[in-house]
Amino acid sequence: MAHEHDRAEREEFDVVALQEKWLARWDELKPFASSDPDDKRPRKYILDMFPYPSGDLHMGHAEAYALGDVIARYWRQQGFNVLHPIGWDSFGLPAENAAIKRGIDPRGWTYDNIDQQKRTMRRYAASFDWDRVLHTSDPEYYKWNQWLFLKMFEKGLAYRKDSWVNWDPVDQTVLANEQVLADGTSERSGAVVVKKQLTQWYLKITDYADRLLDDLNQLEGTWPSKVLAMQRNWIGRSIGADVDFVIEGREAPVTVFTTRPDTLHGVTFMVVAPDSELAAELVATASPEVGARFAEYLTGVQKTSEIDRQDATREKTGVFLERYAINPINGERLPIWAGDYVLSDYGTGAIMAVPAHDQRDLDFARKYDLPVRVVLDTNATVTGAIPVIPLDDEGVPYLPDDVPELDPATTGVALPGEGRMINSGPLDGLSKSNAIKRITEMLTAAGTGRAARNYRLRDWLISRQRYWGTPIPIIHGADGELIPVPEDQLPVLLPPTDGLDLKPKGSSPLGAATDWVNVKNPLTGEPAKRDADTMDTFVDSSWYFLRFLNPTDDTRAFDPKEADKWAPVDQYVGGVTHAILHLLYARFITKVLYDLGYVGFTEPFSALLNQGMVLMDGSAMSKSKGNLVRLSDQLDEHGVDAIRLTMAFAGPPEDDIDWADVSPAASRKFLARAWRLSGDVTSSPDIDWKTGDLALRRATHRFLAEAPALVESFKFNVVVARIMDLVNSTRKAIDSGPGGGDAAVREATETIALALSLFAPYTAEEMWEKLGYPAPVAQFGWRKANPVLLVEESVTAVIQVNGKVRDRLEVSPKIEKAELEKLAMASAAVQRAIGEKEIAAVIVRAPRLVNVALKG
RNA sequence: GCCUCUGUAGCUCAAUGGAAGAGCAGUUCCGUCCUAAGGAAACGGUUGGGGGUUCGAGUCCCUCCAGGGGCACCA
Repeated sequence: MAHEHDRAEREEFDVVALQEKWLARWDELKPFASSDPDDKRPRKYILDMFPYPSGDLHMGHAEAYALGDVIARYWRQQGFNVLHPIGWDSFGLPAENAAIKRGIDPRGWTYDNIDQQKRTMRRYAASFDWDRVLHTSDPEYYKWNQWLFLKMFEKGLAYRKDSWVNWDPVDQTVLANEQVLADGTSERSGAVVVKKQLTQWYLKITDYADRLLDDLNQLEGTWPSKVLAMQRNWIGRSIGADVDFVIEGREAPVTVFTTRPDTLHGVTFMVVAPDSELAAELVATASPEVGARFAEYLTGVQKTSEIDRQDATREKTGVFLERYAINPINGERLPIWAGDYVLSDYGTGAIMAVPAHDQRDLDFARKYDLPVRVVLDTNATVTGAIPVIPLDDEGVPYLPDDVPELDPATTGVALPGEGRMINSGPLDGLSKSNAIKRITEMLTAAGTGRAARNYRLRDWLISRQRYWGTPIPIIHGADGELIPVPEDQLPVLLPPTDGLDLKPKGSSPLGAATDWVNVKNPLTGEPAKRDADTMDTFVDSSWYFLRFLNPTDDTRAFDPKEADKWAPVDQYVGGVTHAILHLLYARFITKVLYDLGYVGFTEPFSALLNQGMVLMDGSAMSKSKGNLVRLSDQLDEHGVDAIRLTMAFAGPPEDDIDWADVSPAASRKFLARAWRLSGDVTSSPDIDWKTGDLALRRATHRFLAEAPALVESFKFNVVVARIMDLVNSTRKAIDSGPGGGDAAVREATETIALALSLFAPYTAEEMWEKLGYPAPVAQFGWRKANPVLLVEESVTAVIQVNGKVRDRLEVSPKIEKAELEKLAMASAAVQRAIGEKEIAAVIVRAPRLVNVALKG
């Protein structure tokens, strides 16, 4: 009979009908609107990284947006006015490449994809505020990119520089350092990046290096430590000293940066980057033979691909320039070499070589037979500044001179460690760190050096020689002067694609739009040309979170008052693929806006959650691998709620999900099981809850108490497991307990619906309606647990002897220590275990545990 | 090579230093004309290995092993 009932209702759990029904209701009631100025609720800004509109949403989006939505729905349920907007990062190469391939305008492709993704997001029940949508390719948006650029130009933070840049030969455009992968290929096209000398626009992110690094400390605990480590790594601050070396036959000294000024007495030669101006200059005044050798060498170096150049195991090469530098500390004459292991764009492009204590210098010295001098005895152990002579196995003191096998010149192994200074005149006997302090003081006093720091971070190259991006709002005068487009003439609109050849050819397609490029100099009225490059699309995404505050305001980029109210973002959600690029740039631009007085905070994202990737059989899904799972197919097959629940339940959000390991069918079965509970509840909403079955009430209230903390710490999988437990308990209460009319059964089922509304909103709404409520569950708040029900009537105390469980006692949770000890010692099982042995200690942790420790 | 994170049941994961647990899968049974849905029960563990701290360690410390990630000629 009961089973007949189940079967009939099972057929009613029609996901498709549910979805259609509730989408329409939500549209009408807008439970997720956030713009009412009179809203008194406290605010939360929950932001998902906005998508790039390539095709429809994929499984990765499905995970990200499911998790972000759980967080947004959670805070709304907790009584917050939640801002949860969405937009599209809609400028960029895929649109342009697709347009070229099909001979169409990138606009059509882009906006068609946006429409498709928007439909899928809505179907997916992502609770976005649809009144705040933005697209970065809209002139209304990129106008403010241009405004931002002009502000930075005024401040000297946007500048042009001629230098060697990363060139992507496939996409035919330059790339930022951050867009070149460790193997020397482009993160976009996969092509091997080559070096090309060009004049390009840069943003001066290096001015902010210290703040970008130091402010990471504020994010400790709320950002994944992995991301913090990657950012620190990327900024790569080194602390050391600049040391000036006089060059024979040259007016000005050459400054080198070193992290090891303590080893200054161990310098035996100097190396300059072969592609540096300094190398060229030194060679110019050397002998013709040297000039010829160097020219040949430089050609060879420049032919070396970026991949080979980055291979650390490659043998170092160099050429002697027959010039000499003078060591400022001891006047020694140092030969100057050009070597390809020295980079022209780090530090000053020249180094002091200390082969005894630096592996790279040692490799070079051994190859070219240059002297090696040890200045730090790394066998000595150092306590403070007092050197300790090391002892051998028999306790006899020895000096490193007695162990020639440790000589780096012989072993080929440099000594980078701690130790005691030797062969270093006034530094002798000092520890490494004290020697660094001392020598830096000495150099500073002598005016030949000073404390210094250096960064791995380089300025951000933002010029792109492509069409589908924000035009750079600069006009080039006839004499090369740079004239900002007056603010009231913004936006500089992209010209139409009619008659333009978008194919990559190494210079911007905009250059061919003659009517667009040729303008009058706004200052003199003389003929001038627009800058034809477009901006890196990472500029667009570096401040979009502020634009959501007033996405349609055409008088300013954003309203500082709204920024005070909502920003910074309370919770940012997105993939770890953006750990460096996007997050670093957004942090940088936020600090710039702070300095310009537009915002009152210096970090854009107070907390960050990185969701993992969705894999198939252990590897990333892709068409070429043939393991692509389409989201729309999954939604058709299992329903939206089952997919969302699967994403939340599969594991901790930051872990990858292997789609082969999870079971959306099982999720769907569970949802049907939960949903059936609401049909079996026979009481009405006004039932007196106090009358309900106590055990089930306790379980419900324990869940009510624990679930919020679990959601706030992103343990969504644990919350779902707890919901499953509660569903099972409720099922038991209905079938073999007090039955469907019991108040506790209603209370538990309502709690399940409230909890499921975060993960499976359609099912939860349907349950809520079946339970007799006319308004959507999305508008109901979370219930507070009743503390009385959280206190157990009795707990099981474990009685151990020497850590082994010997007895269990049911005791009051409020039992006194002495009372529990008395009960424990009275136990026959405990006395048996103690036997004749003497008691060493009795540890009592009331009310849960007693441990009797025995002697011997 | 350096830095980091993670190793708990077949799978995915829980467990303020205090009784090693849940969900899923698998097994058996009930149910059914058959299949599926549904229900019940039991099974499942050297907590990666070894050492240490502690009355007591999955948890803290050391070390080794195995995976993942990041950086890597940055002076």
